[in-house]
Amino acid sequence: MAISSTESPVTRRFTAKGLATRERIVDAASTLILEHGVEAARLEDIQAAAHVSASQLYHYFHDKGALILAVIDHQTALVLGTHRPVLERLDSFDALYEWRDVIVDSIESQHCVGGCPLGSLASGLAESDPIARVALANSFAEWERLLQAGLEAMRDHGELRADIDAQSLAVSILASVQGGLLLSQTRRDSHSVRAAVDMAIAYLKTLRA
Amino acid sequence: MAISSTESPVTRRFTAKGLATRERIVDAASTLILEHGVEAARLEDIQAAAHVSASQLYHYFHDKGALILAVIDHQTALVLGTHRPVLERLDSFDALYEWRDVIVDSIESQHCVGGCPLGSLASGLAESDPIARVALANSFAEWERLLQAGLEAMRDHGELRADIDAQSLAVSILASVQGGLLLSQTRRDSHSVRAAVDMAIAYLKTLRA
DNA sequence: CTTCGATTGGAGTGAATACTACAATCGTCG
DNA sequence: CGACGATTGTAGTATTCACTCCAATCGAAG
Repeated sequence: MAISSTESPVTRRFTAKGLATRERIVDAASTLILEHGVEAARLEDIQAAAHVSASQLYHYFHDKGALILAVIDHQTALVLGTHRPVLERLDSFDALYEWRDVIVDSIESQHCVGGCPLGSLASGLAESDPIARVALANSFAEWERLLQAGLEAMRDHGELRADIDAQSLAVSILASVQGGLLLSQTRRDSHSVRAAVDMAIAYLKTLRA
Repeated sequence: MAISSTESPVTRRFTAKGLATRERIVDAASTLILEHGVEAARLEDIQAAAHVSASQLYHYFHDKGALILAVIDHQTALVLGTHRPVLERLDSFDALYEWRDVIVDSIESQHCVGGCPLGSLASGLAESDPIARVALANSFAEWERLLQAGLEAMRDHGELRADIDAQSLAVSILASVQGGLLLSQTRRDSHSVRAAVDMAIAYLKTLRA
């Protein structure tokens, strides 16, 4: 743990079949890490779940740290891919509540197991893998940017006051989401996230134009 | 991991010297777990930090899971011990900001390493140790109760409206704290917690009587 | 078809680490 | 003092797990 290269160009030296295998490994690793935690996910189980041998895993990833970085990229793409279309259409409070529902539905669909993929990875890796920590900080920053842009859109739409601090609000709302998901994960009950996000939205309502 | 007994009566069959050794072990384990994460904390390092041998560690704890439960108890007592006196004197918004400062100062004093002791433990153990997960859920519940009582005191003091939902507010504010601390830990920058808690307090201000 | 790199299989290794066995010593209480 | 349990030290063991080796096979390009 706590190592691995930069691993920039993923699509290099691999055939289509190879890339499919690589993807299978990342998928399996993502699922197992979400279900059992970063450190508790054993490479052997990932191999079994992905139906690959050890040599394949090490053919596509230099070590476990590199695989984890790939999982971070994968989960970041998944999470942002889910939230981006919703946040890019933020023009009303109804849209905001739809966004909340996306979050609540998502954790309920997995019975509150795993919490937020990015939040769990961040908490599990922040003190043991500096590279992963920075990668996750970037993921959060991007998520925050989407949120901020959405709030600015609502402001420009006349739904929020002109003098709002969209950046601080975005940080704070993301914190509500992350904290709510952590509490829900710990309690195995989605009420906490729902309440947390609802409070954040209720606050935004006090900032209406 | 993921086992261990109920371990109710701590003060049983141990002399004062033994209890001191036990405490030394729990202290060392708490620090190392906070600094490196739950899973990354090795028993050997804990032994060295506490200046005890393996046999001593296993004399006082059945296994690593039992030690972790003791760490949870210890950190819960520390956190609640810090917050209780502040939250029990909540009678104004100034007091609320003092509480925020306690949180921000605390994470800044450790340069944002480790985040919230309870939050990190919860995230690291929720999917691998059911007993620990429940213990941490109880810790959060107690923390929430303190917060709720404080809000009710402010309400009774005429600082907040009579119709506030103190329970939902307490959950949401705790979520802001936890999420803010996670973001600050990931970014190594206390701005996130501060913004998150400030937003929660700003919302409370809109609920003034 | 041939070639050569990409891909895969399977068995294995070494290090890390949770946990144990057993005996020595301390210290408390009669 | 004497006894007996609490405490501690040393030296392990057993197992897990990340990672490696080497050869076999696939498959695309010429």
